[in-house]
Amino acid sequence: MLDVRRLALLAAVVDTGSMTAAAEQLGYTPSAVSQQLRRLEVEAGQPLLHRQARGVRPTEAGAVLAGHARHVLRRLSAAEADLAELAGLRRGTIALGVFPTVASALLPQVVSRFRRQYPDLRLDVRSTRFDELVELLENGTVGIALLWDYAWNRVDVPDISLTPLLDDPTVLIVAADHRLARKRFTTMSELAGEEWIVRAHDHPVAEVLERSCRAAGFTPKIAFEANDYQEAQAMVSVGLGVALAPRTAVRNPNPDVRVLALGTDVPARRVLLAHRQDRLRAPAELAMHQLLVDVAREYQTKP
Amino acid sequence: MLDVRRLALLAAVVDTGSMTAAAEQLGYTPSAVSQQLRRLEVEAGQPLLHRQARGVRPTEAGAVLAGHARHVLRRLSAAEADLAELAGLRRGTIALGVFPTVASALLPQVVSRFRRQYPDLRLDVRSTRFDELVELLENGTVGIALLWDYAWNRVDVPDISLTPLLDDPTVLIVAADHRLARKRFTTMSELAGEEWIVRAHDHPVAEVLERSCRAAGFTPKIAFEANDYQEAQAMVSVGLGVALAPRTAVRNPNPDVRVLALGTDVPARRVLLAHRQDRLRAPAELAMHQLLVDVAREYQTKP
DNA sequence: ACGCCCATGAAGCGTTGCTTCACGCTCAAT
DNA sequence: ATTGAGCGTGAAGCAACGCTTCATGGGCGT
Repeated sequence: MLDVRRLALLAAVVDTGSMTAAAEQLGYTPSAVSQQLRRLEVEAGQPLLHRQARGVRPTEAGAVLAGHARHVLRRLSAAEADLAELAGLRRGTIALGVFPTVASALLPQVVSRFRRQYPDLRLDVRSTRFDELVELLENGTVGIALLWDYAWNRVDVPDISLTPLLDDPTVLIVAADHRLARKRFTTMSELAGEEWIVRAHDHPVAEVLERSCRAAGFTPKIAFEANDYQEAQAMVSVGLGVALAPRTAVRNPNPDVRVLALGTDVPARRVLLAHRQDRLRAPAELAMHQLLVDVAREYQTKP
Repeated sequence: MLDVRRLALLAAVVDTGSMTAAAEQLGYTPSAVSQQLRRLEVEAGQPLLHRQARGVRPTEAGAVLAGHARHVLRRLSAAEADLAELAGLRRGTIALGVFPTVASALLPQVVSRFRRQYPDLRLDVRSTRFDELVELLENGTVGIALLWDYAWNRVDVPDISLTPLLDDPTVLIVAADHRLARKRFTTMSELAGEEWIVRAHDHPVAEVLERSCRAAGFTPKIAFEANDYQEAQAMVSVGLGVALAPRTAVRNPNPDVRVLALGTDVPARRVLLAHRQDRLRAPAELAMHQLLVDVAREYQTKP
């Protein structure tokens, strides 16, 4: 393969008409240029320059080669420009993986701010289950994923770096006409007699309920298993029972229910930012990373 | 400037989907490929490949860069192909400088054979005076020039390499009704009483005449100075005198004159092939060089 | 005739890029 | 569960390459 640096030298020499001028332009000594061009001529098997008293002139082969060199150099510049655009966040794609509840709470803010701050970047959001999120992260389909865990079961995936974003406290949902509906705060021990709405029995919130009730000294009576938090709220609203939920899941509650804070003894869900720990990360990923940290902090302070 | 060899590596890796496969394809060890790609990533400031358990996959930046790489490689191949075409005499131009008398004698054969042998090469012929030929040769306008000289004034130009092509003996031109017209051969001593047609008095043939007559013991009487050999023949044909000429100049003589050979004591013109002694010569020049040597040899043996 | 500009050469030094050898990991077959 | 094949990666070392420095020679303009 022809050496492109030599070709660049040739093009400069042909343009300037002199080896010395080309050397100066490219920051070399004339000797280096002369040596490289000689090698290029040997490689080419034919002379590329006519040596004249005053500078040099390309031969036919030299002119042809210089023409190709210019094209190659242009293309290399374009490649560098593309890299610079990707690095400068004026181009590129960031794929973000999220789970449904955080999607509805945090994402509107994330998306709108991202659009404003990086109008040239493309943002792909995929919302799916926890385990698929990890998979997407591992095979590079998404650059960043939002995950969650609870204190008794911390997420730990090899080669995945985690940054806690926010604590998502567990709250109590009661019907608007519930005896506690006018309070802003309560504790588990107040709820010993309640019937409970949970999501699927294998859903983490069910375990939160189990543990909290056990800590408060009673066993919850499960009245209904809902498929999502909308359904859970609906059941609560008609007085079928009360429910626990991460606060982000009830940012905009059903008007017929009330949301009460619980003590810190009730486990909180933790939301984490996850990415593969590559030694080098795509600029767009770094940008999204920072943006998520910012949005989460603001969300935490003024919910 | 991005290193094209690294880009080639990247393209191969992206194509094959594996560093090892790319390494094998390009004759490197996997380790070398891995090291080079890592450097390229550092240069790019962002990851180019997603390392997976089974091979690798390009990131967005990697795909972009690989695309540019493919263009660059194509262009380099085209450049090499062009050089090969020039070297393989399937393309290119050869400029030949000649002087008028050899042009008419040797050139038809040269041109027709060149056309036949190298149909893809372009042939430029420039016919001009001796000193301008040297100039054209020195500044590269022509790659090969045909020159001539006489024994007493050998051509010698610095940095110009000379190859004798043929000896062009001096012949005698007489009118068809001249007393020697029926002979094929004569000597200068037979011509002591003649009147002479010469070309310009500073023309070399005038000096040939001077020297030959002096050697034969007489001084020529100049009857006319002609501008070219056609004019000289015309003057001879009407009996104004006899003339000397290089044989190649009267290949197709005027029907009203006769051409006689002279002894070897009359100086012969020497025709030479001249080229700049570059350490590397264009393939088309080498081809033309050889062709001229061949044509000259044949011309010499069966004129 | 002088100085200036240009291309070029030999020698030497620093960098680079490769190979070799070894390791850790994942997947699939036994 | 174990083994083996395939893949990427790392440290060390060696050879080649490309540059600089210093010096030479030729042609041009003042």
